[in-house]
Amino acid sequence: MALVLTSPPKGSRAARTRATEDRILSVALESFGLKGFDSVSLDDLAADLGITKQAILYHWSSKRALLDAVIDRAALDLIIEFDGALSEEGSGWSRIESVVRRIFRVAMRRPELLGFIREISRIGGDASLRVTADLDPFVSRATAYFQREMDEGRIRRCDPGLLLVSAYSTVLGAATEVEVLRAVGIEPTLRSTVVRRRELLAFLYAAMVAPEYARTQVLR
Amino acid sequence: MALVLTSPPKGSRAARTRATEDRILSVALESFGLKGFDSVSLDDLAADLGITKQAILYHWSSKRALLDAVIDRAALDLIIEFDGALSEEGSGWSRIESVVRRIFRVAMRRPELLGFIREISRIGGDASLRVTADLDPFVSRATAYFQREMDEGRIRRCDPGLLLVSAYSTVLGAATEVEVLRAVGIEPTLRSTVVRRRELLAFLYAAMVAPEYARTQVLR
DNA sequence: ACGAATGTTTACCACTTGGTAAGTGAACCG
DNA sequence: CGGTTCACTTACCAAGTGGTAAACATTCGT
Repeated sequence: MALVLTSPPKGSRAARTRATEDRILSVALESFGLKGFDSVSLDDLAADLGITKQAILYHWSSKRALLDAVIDRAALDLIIEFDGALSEEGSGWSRIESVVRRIFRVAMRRPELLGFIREISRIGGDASLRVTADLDPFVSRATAYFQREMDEGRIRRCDPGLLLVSAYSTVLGAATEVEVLRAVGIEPTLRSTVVRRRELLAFLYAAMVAPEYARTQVLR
Repeated sequence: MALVLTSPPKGSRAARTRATEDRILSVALESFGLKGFDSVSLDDLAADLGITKQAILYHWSSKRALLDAVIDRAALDLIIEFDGALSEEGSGWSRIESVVRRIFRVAMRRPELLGFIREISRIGGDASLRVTADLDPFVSRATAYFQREMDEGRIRRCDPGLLLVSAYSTVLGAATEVEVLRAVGIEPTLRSTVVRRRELLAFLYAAMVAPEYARTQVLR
């Protein structure tokens, strides 16, 4: 329950409304991602925001409608975080490496974001359909990129979709499965994260890069 | 809400009690794993079982106590499913392959089991400590096995714990992240699962097996 | 300046939640 | 056989749930 010192209203009414909705979405995304949708009541949310639950229900007609909005926001955030990496300079391994680094950065700075996607996928039903639809353009770009890299012989030829899933769940797991890491005796400190990322990159490198291309690269 | 035709009581009282508790644990594991702990009420559970919620609270003093029991049961099930694979014949890659095949089999037949472990990890706190403790002996065996394989030059040398996490989350992801698979255009049918498993094995093979050892093997 | 639209609160409601208390019928044991 | 224990039910309850209705304050358009 964060004490919110509501600074006196600033800006036009429309702007303040947008700001309020934004704040609600942020807090909701964080809570849903960390604790799960059903574990967070509208009252909890409202208390964190320093408003009443009815204020939330004014902007979205039901908790479920709020969830949809949070899904859209989460997908947007994800795309913003990752799409840049796909557009970056470099090619072949160096670009994949930069994507992995970025996912790790997100997992460290915003664990609730990746947790939320997991949570939604698990729930299934309309919610997952929505997130799937939201992320579709990004997924298309990523698979197309993999396809191109394969065509040019830089990464091992295989099904690009499955490669994406493998890489996705490997990275997401290594970045977020804190309890599993603890189980194998790895405390999730900052330093261990660096080590983990390095090991994971080696794992992915071996898994993805085509052997012929690997010989032309400087080994790390 | 499954209609349960409670067959007339059979066996000694002690046996029947054990059977009831067993049934409760099974249904609870399934529900918690598929829907999440907080999303399943004791009333839901009781309805599925065809008993009253107070019957559940007779065997465990609170919902939380029931969760602990379900955790123990899930860990036991997991160990039973996987430990056998580690004890099987064969060495090097063939043994890892058999473990992966087994995880896939479990993911297909009992998705709630893997889902439950995920759910518990996400909840954090005492619950994850418990599952961590329960699985510790198994984790030790697995890492020791990896260590041995590395020493004998059959798999790439790296941190065995991190390798276990990578392999774990890669396999678990490919096996369970149905929505993500759907997002990349892969419907989770039986046939696609076979393809997925083959591709994943290739991915893991490339990632894990030491190049020198690989040359001595028949490529698949 | 004033009524209307807008964002928020107070008050409330029906329903569900985990949990308690007391009762009931069958199985067990002397 | 007769009492006791056991597994379970019926009857509740206080707290919390998502959601509605109406009052209220502020800002907007005119």
